Amino acid sequence: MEQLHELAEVFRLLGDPSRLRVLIECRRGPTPVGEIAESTGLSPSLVSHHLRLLRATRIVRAERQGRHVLYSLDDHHIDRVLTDMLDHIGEPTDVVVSAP
Amino acid sequence: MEQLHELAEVFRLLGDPSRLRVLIECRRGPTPVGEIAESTGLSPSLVSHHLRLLRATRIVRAERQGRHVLYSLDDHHIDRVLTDMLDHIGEPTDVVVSAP
DNA sequence: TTGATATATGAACATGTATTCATATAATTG
DNA sequence: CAATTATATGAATACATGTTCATATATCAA
Repeated sequence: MEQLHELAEVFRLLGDPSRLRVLIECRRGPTPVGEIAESTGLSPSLVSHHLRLLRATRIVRAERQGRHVLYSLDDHHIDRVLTDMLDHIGEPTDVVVSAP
Repeated sequence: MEQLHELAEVFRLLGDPSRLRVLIECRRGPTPVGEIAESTGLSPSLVSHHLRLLRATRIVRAERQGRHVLYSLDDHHIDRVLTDMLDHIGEPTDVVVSAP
């Protein structure tokens, strides 16, 4: 996949509230699917579907531990992207006098 | 809008190849719609539609200059998010032996 | 093995959205 | 003013995608 489309694909996956909730849970460290489902209020099935997509794009990684499969953020870039974007959103709106 | 949904909305807008092309052009500095359309190969109409969305979420900003309207990235966070995500994609895949 | 728990997957549906086309607004020039 | 250039907008459509439900696989315990 070309870089542009890969980039779009990753951002697209971040662009869904449910998936973001899942991701934010993964941020705490390796977390089993069931726990993610509970704390987000999403069905285990849906969480699993989302994790599959997130994993396919290497946004999260998985490790099995007994019956559980633990998911966590793939690397620090993902964490930084989330942080930066939250900062951006948190910024006060820059008011432009007489915008076009 | 709650923070989570706002975050999702911004990422969703970044998750389209055409819009990313538009954004990458904006990265070079204030650029008129027509020029973005030319260098991306997208129709001026489509570029305008995309810019409207990007502007509504404060991903880009606009300034009129005569007949032209120049668009540029809203702030450095956006630029950093793009850079970080490109870094993430560029990373070699971390091979896990016996993944679940 | 059987039963129970945890996760994954496929199909189906309902909703969302990128794109095009036609048309409208804005600003400049003659 | 009219004509031209630049951008914006609304409607229509073709396609993508999030969610649910039913079912499958996997791991462990008894």
